[in-house]
Amino acid sequence: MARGKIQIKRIENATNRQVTFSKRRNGLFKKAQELTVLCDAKVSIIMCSSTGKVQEYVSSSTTTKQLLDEYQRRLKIDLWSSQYEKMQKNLKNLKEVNINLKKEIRQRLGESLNDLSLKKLSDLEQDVDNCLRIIRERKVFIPLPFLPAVVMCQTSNNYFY
Amino acid sequence: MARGKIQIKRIENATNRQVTFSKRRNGLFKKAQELTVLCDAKVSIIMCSSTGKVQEYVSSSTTTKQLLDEYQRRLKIDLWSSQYEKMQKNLKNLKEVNINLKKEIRQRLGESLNDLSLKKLSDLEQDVDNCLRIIRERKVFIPLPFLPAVVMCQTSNNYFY
DNA sequence: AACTATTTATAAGA
DNA sequence: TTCTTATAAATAGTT
Repeated sequence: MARGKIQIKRIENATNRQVTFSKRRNGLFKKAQELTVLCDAKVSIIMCSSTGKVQEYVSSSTTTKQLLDEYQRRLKIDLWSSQYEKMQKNLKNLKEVNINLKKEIRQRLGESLNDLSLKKLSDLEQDVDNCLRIIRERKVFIPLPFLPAVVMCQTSNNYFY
Repeated sequence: MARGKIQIKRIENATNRQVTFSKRRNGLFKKAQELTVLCDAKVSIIMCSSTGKVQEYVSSSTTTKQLLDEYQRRLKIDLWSSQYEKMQKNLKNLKEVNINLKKEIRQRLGESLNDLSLKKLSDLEQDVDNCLRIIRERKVFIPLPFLPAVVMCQTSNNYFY
């Protein structure tokens, strides 16, 4: 573009390439900053040179993260969803499990019984009946204040010791 | 830069601003593409105009996501860690809820009663007793196969119709 | 890093 | 929006 036209193709000489990179990077950042001011726009430039160095520009009115968040919001994309997919599945799964557990608890409170078959209802009845018996057996031991757990297990085998 | 020098400050006329944005955006993208080829670099440009439109350029050798991943890797930063942390907290919370729900169910099965006070045990007894009554009432209606729910409400008022 | 001849970008106008 | 063109700005090659 000066002292002779150049072809737009990879500069083979590494030194020249580095020099041109440096000059043109500055030019690009300057243009980005002018665009930011003149047009009230927000610009983020990220570049990796062939040597692996990272350079970035971002309009002074914002941050790279802010602008990338806006970019994703406006395009309705989520570039990192795949990274979090496993966790999101995990979350979704756990939410479902918890909903089912809550439903089971409601059934053990006598609610949401509509969708239970006779068989399931009978099983539930047996569970609840059994539980009631255990609770009543247990209540016998409770009136003693601060009764240590050890005593309550006196009739069982010594598995817990 | 032509037909007269301009000051680098916000263009107040909206039409002029839009025209200038369009021209300079093309110029910036062209420069970015030349830099990409000449210097074997990878460039990502993301911009939001003041009207909220998103424009982007990315070197043909890569994608915006790839380049942003490399950017974060090289700078050893993680722009979205906070999002990830939020998710982890959420997950931790759900796990706790899950454990408590399971414990409650165990208690309603007559297990894990050790750490219940007499008061709580009595409350539980009442719940379970109540539930048993509801289940037994309900069982009366069940033997008829495919009994519609409507019939089960026959003694209530006509709120459901 | 500085210089400068030349190319390129672009502001204003059509 | 696109084209034109005078002029400003960028930069390739050189020092």
